[in-house]
Amino acid sequence: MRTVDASDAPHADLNAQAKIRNAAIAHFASDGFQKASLRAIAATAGVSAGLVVHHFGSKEGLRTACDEYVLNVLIARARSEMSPTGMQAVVRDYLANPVEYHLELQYMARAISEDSPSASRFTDAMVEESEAVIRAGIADGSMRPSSDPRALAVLTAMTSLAMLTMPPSLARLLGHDTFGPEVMRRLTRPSLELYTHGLYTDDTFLKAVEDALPAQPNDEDQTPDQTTRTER
Amino acid sequence: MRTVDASDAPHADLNAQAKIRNAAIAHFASDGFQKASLRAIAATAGVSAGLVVHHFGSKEGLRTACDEYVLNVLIARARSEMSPTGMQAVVRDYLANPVEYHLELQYMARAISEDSPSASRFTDAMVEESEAVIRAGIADGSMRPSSDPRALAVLTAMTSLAMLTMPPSLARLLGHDTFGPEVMRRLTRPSLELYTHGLYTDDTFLKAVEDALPAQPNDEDQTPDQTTRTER
DNA sequence: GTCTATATAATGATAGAC
DNA sequence: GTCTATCATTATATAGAC
Repeated sequence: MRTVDASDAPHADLNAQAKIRNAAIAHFASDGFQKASLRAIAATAGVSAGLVVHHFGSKEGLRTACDEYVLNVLIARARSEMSPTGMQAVVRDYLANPVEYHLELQYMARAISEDSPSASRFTDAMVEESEAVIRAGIADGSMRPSSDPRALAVLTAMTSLAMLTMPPSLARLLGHDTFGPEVMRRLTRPSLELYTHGLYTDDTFLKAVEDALPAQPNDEDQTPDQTTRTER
Repeated sequence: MRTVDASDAPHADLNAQAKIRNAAIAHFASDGFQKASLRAIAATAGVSAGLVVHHFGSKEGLRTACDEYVLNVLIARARSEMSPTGMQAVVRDYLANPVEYHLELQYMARAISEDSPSASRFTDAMVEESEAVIRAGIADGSMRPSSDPRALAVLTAMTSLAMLTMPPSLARLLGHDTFGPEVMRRLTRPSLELYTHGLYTDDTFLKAVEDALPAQPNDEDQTPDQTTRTER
């Protein structure tokens, strides 16, 4: 059962180390860390199983290397063109170049749901960017004031990432066979509608929750511990 | 490394089959299907590894039994008190009884991201309910009209479920050590604010996307295949 | 650098005693 | 129904030849 033979064609003239890394990213992304075996990765890379260990020390070492690599790729792209709301950043750029992005995002989604160590650096960066964008948007009036900008940033950034954790379900629920740009496109408009108009026509639900959770002041900038907006 | 010893105390007077099932649910939920071993599950249940196989035939059989059980529990509860927007259903009820719900939702989130067969029945049910609620809300004027109610239902229902896939990240990002009611509570208000007011103050982004994706009519009830609103 | 061969451990599953 | 003992398979990782 080979599931990872698409888009690992760029086998051209890479050295073994890079071929192994790319193969590993594909396998980890589609099978998860546990299920992916060194043998299968080596086979995809066209090398022996022993060579994988020789280069990366252990399976865990290989994972670390992949984490690092994907992290750098994604952060670099995210930094270059940053549009509002993590959501937007991901979705919009994904719609522009669906193929290149797909594998890395799939990998990172898997890493996050497995709580892999360096995945947290990625979510940190995403949320940090989102928070900055949200605060800026609020300041310049393009976004509505929020009772808790930090939590809003976490909410928007993480939901968009979380969606990438369940592509097969999303595809099937929308009547497609496989997940891809089509499905993303179908979800984009409702998402944007939600973000510009909301869902409810009045604020009864919001009021109800505000009454039920009175103990939380939640004024601007009351983020508790070291919820610091660090270096940028 | 035992990570599943909390809340599997209800070992009281259950028969072995039930003890094994409960232990398996805990392990599958926190470790994933692959990583969870029959031996570890048996140990948590306080029985031998052989007995697990004797009762459930195989590890896959055990997974199926767990899927079925959790599915029934969750569907039953969701049916009883259905509030608007999958999101609301989950979040609100979760805030009411955080402990009982936690394990089952965690399990189901894992099942969905692993695309386990019976998880699709759960997502189908969730989305179906959401779509019905949304269409009803639109009809009675409590919710805004949508260009694609089905996609909106998928979006809202699945994002709320997807969030459950990454509790550790959510907790850390909000400055907590562990995920729990505190974190959920912190996310509730921004989420409700988003759902009642939206995020943007004007519709430039929405217009931009609508111009970029002109090929999609997306009028009411244009759901393509068998996107049927089945029995309820 | 890359391979083959092998050591070692853990897993899912079977067989049979009680 | 429940256990112990064991098998067969597969996994990661090592050792050493080329």
